Amino acid sequence: MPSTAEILKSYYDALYERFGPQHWWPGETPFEVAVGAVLTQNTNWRNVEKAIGNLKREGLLDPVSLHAVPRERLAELIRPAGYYNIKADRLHNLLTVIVNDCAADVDIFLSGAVDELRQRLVSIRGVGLETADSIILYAAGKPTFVVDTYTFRMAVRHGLVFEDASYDDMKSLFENSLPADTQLFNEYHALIVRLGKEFCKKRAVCSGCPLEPFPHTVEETV
DNA sequence: GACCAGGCACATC
DNA sequence: GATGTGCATGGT
Repeated sequence: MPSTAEILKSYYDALYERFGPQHWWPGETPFEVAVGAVLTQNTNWRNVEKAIGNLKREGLLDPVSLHAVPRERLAELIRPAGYYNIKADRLHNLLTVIVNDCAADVDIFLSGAVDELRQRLVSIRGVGLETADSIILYAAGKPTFVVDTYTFRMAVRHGLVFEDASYDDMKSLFENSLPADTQLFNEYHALIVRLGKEFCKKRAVCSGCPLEPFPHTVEETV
């Protein structure tokens, strides 16, 4: 019987072979990645691109400028990304920390050990576990595994975890079985999202999934 | 028109 | 601690 590590490695290989490199995160700077991480909460990336495009067009895609934008104006600019009132507040909370606590220096904001940085991020109202991990991995370039709705779907449907697994259960599953490699975590998460977009819809049964179709029995699920 | 999308905080039990 | 709900645009 294959170990969890062997299964996860074979899944990665199968996904990479099927889809190739995903070139994540599609943002030009760490700051843009962090902004995108908030805007993409429960939202299609295409809508986020429109919102980020608005910010770029207005020349506001830097911490000081964006922090100075009035709430109503900010909400209007990010409107295409949905939940615009809530996200305007969440973005502003994030920007306040960068500007006031880190001298508007994104490198300082993203500095420190992974665990310490994660604590700092999740203490910001509007930054949850997934958003924090996305910022750590894709903006700071530090190895933390990002778990999202597709990761849950994939892992449950392939018998890797029980349905009631927590976020950190899922995170541990991957981190305990894979080397702490930023590029590997980057590509793996992006590939899972790609898989989800094509085969793993919310209600629909995954049809044509390139991964093993039957649940595995793993020696330990979390 | 229904369904879905790269979550999170908060209320209530 | 678990469960339910509001938040919202835009593509398929």
